[in-house]
Amino acid sequence: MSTIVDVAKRAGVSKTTVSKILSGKQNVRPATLEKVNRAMKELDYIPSGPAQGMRTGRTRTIAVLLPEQFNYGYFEILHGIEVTVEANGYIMTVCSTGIHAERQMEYLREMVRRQVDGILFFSYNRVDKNIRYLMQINRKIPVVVMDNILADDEALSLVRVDGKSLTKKAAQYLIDRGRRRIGYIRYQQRDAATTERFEGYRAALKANGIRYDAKLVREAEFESHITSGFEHTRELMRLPEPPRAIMTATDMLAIGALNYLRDAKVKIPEQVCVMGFDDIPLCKWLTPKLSTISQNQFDVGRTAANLLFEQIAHPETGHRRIILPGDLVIRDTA
Amino acid sequence: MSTIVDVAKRAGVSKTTVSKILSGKQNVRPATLEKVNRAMKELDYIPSGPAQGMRTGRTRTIAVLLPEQFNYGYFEILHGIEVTVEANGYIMTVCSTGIHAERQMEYLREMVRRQVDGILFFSYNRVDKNIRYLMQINRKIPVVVMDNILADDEALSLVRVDGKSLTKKAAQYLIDRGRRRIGYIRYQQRDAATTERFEGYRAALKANGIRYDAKLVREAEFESHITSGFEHTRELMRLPEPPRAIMTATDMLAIGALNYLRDAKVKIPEQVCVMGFDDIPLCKWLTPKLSTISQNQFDVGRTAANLLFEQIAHPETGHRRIILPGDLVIRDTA
DNA sequence: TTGTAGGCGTTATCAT
DNA sequence: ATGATAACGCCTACAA
Repeated sequence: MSTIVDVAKRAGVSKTTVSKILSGKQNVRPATLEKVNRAMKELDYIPSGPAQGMRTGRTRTIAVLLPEQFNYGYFEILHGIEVTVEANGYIMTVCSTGIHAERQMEYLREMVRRQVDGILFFSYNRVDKNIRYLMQINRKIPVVVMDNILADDEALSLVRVDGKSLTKKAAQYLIDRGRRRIGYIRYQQRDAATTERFEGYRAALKANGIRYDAKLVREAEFESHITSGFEHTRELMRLPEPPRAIMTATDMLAIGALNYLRDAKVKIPEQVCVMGFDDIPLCKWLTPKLSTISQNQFDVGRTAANLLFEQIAHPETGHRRIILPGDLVIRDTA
Repeated sequence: MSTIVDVAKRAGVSKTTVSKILSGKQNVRPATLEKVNRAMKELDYIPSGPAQGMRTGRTRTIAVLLPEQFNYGYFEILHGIEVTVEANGYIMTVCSTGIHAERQMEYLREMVRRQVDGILFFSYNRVDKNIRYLMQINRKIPVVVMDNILADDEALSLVRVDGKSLTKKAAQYLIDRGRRRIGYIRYQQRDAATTERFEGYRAALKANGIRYDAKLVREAEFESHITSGFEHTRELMRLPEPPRAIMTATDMLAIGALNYLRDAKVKIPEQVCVMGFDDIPLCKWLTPKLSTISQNQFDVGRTAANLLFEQIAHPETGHRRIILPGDLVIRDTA
């Protein structure tokens, strides 16, 4: 590999001049520019990223930390992020921290080591220690948290949807249509975002004077969304008095529910309504088409990434919180 | 941020000693080790990745280049890659080159600039110039190509499935069940992998003495897989003599086909069989469950990543080609 | 407009 | 077992 010195020699100038041209030519004679460009081309010169990074402190890289390994639930978010990252001429690293606090911390440190210019932190669970570490990092490297719950005095940028009021709205919709016995499938892991959704469910019951029945609430595992949704729906339907509607914390769980109900020849929505959450693009291609709560994940990703780049460009402006709107999308299952 | 010098000062040793400890302690007195470790902890010292990268030439990063933006079709592959990357203590950058030759080239150069330790190149289309550039890069940085066609003398590692013979096998299956009029939905873009699949379709027809009918072949767009599958199925079914089976180049197209047939109240598989390609995890959760050609994408990703790490560890061993097995998965649509 | 010189934080060579 | 010193490739005052 040739270096900036090789180029300089070949062009018959100093490395300073070459460097200037590299970082947006200013005050360079056209003739010099031409000479240097030719030399670069001839040597097929490519600057060294690490060397530039070391010198400038910037790497034109952002880190995206995901709560679990790639699955259908993330693609829209990633897509939104990717589009924005590319538009800004950046590159992104993607990795899954899992839900273990220790691993999250490790990856965070790794990203500091790599001197990424910004971090998009996406996690289901809220670990106080890690939030504190994020705040510490944030003094040097902009951080945007996605889909999590932060206290008002935690000075971090945040993008999320209002899962509670959206879920409440959806439950109200079902209740208005006469379904007072509503099952709910959430996750074992008491993560911030889906716990909030669950609270919306409870709030709706309360507002309508419906007694909360713990038997109607099931807890699925993260590792096998669809299968888990399938199995917990089976348990719900085997209840002496099965629910007339099933709400789930995510669309993935609802896909499992739909599959069980189909196999069990349950009529949807006549016998049982199903209501997902997320509105992943697949919903409208399922049979029957899934009614769900839309949170426009593409927008979540894009908004978070935009916010991050804003902070990279203007670190002096403080953190911001953005609550994205969402809506009910009624299709064939409710 | 504290540097290695700060640590050395605080521990009362030279930076050489600290550096030694950083890179796997060898010949260090326990007392010294202890002192240095304490100093590191107290200063919350994190080494500078760019500085290490500049010095060593290695970045513990691999680049994954994807042919298009994130969608359902990739997540299994990415998952397979991710698991392997993590097991090797690496980080990966992910980006979508699109199908434009120029952009592929740009990203490739960007990865050279960043001095990644390896490149996983995934692309539908075969651009001779870019393949040549990959071979040039490969002299310095290991490259593994995924799902593409390479000439025998192109010295690059490759992982793919045998799309031609698998598709031929699937078509034979349909023909054996009396379906001689078979539609095929491929892509406009004449990319290597799906063109090969199409050839399998033609080979099966030929082997069975069935005349090739161009009207039964449709060309979809990359940008809207499902929608495209929907629309082209409609066109096929509007033919004076519609097909009795529809094969598609990918499962995503088949999902669209399924949706059109459902809306049009066509009985599957009695009236029309549908056969996808890929076996994305979703297939078994669709209604009806999609019959398809399995290529175990998780394995493709994992195998490619493993091969890459092998080459990173032993650059002297030459390139390798791995053709992964696949199989017919008969479910409800054929 | 261009060149000189120093330093970014680390590893590696060679002494001690 | 530890330390002094010289790179690595680039950017950036400052000087010319």
